[in-house]
Amino acid sequence: MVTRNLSAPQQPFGLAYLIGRLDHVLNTRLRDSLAPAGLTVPQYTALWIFRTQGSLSNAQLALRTMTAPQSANELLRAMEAKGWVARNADQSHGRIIQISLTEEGQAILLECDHKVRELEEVIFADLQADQRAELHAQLRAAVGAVSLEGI
Amino acid sequence: MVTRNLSAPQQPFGLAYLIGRLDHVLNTRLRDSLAPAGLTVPQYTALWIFRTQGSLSNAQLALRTMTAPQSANELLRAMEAKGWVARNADQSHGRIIQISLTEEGQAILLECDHKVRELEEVIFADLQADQRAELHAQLRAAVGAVSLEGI
DNA sequence: CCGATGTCAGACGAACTGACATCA
DNA sequence: CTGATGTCAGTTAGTCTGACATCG
Repeated sequence: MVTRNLSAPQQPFGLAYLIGRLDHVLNTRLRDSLAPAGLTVPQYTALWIFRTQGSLSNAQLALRTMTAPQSANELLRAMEAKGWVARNADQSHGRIIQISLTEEGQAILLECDHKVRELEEVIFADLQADQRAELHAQLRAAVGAVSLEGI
Repeated sequence: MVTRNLSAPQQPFGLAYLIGRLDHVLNTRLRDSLAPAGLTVPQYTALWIFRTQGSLSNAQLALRTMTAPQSANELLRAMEAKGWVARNADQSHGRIIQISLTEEGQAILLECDHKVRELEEVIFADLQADQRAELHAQLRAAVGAVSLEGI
């Protein structure tokens, strides 16, 4: 059962360091990958959230992305100008504005998914499928430990 | 042997998304943790590198942190002013300036290690020691896949 | 002359806080 | 009145590119 060597019990130092380093590389590469399509990394992230969550208000998006509502709003202004998202007044509340992907938004998101997928293949080339699944689960657990449920 | 369920073979989508999300939370918490000590997250990272690498030139630090030499230099100016690092001319080269931790730098780094350690305990509370070691190894592999050796 | 290094200066993307109006 | 929401404005921290001098 014990397949791991015994020399790594008190060595998980620098997990935060590794996460930061990996994110930095990831962001740089993603920026280069997404630039030709005309979107930024925060924009891609927001589009990603809209696809999985459906319709959201600006305040809800800010909560999901863990940013200030003003920051989320600035992101939306640019994406609305590009025609990727549309604002529609909420029926049951006169102030809330529901935002959702347009067909153009879905199309460009699908297009970028391919590029991101390719990048992930490069970065996690050394990991087997089950290792990736495990990494995925561990990251989800870590994110869940510090933020609200439902990532 | 098969201890995992079979429903996660083609699901490792969004690894980049999770890394980005986790780094965002980590950065926010770290900033709050380190602020009382008077240093920023990039500064802590640089100090961390100097401890593991010993003495480095500004150009070498820029390579390690994967930033422009100008960015690294700006970081160093602030830390030199605080007395955490010292610049010493290289004996074998008149232009290169070797930078290393001062005793104050080592002290404040040790002090912050404790805070970072506490934060990691919160974020990775759901993971056992061997799971953390595995996560550590996987992250190292991922970083190594896209940057130079020797993290 | 050329390449690597160090450093000053300005510019930029992406986040922040403050302020204010609107709606239930 | 209070609280939540949307949005305009100014600001900040962190990084970048441009420019230039120095050293081998």
